[in-house]
Parts: sequence; structure tokens; C-alpha cells
Amino acid sequence: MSSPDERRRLILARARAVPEGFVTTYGDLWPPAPRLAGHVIATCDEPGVPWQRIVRADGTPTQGERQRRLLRGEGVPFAGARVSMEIARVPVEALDDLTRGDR
DNA sequence: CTAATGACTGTCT
DNA sequence: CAGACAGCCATTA
Repeated sequence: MSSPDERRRLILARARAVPEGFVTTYGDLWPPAPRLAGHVIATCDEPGVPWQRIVRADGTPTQGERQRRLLRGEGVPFAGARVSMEIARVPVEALDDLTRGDR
């Protein structure tokens, strides 16, 4: 594995696995290279990919106010300007389970 | 082919 | 507590 296309597919699969009202981080989508996750999500035009549920490790949205409002609309708990990761963050294990069928 | 960049992150100053 | 640095990988110049 580890072909560029394969990595991209896995990252998108994980991103899609995040349930509404929860969030995940770039590091969780692809631990060895978070930047890659960002690039994939940024360049991905496919529908069904909840890009707004992907935030930085500290919980701050990467897309500013727009993303923040979308998340609030889904019921994501906020602590000031950033997401309450302790509550809304999806465990890596959960993502693994949900994407188990896609790899 | 080399260099720089980006929706990142953890560690070290 | 804020800034710098090195690792990571695809894309672009």
C-alpha cells in the first residue's frame, strides 16, 4: 500500500466516518503526515466529505468563522473560540472501526 | 531535478 | 506563554 492514491482514499474515508456533532483532527486522519490530510481535504471536491468537522489538534477551526458556525449548527460543543475536543473529538479507534470496511 | 509551500503537530527554546 | 524547528508528503514553480 502507501501509494499516493491509497493514502488519499483512506484519509477521505476517515473524514466521512466522522458523525454529525463530532469532530476529528488532521493528525487523526493521517498521523505520520497531518499536512497531507489537509491537502487532500482541501483539494477534494467530492460531496459527502464533512470538511468542517476537521479541526486542528488544539480544537481551533482552520477555516475561520464559516467553519465555526457550521459546527455550532451541528451541535458541536465550543469552549470559547475553539472546539471542546475532550467532548467532541472522535477517538482514533472509532475511526479505525468505521473505516475498517473501506481499506 | 531541486526548492518552496500548505486546511499540521509535537518538542524544544 | 509565545516563537522556532524538524518531520511528514503531494503539488507547484
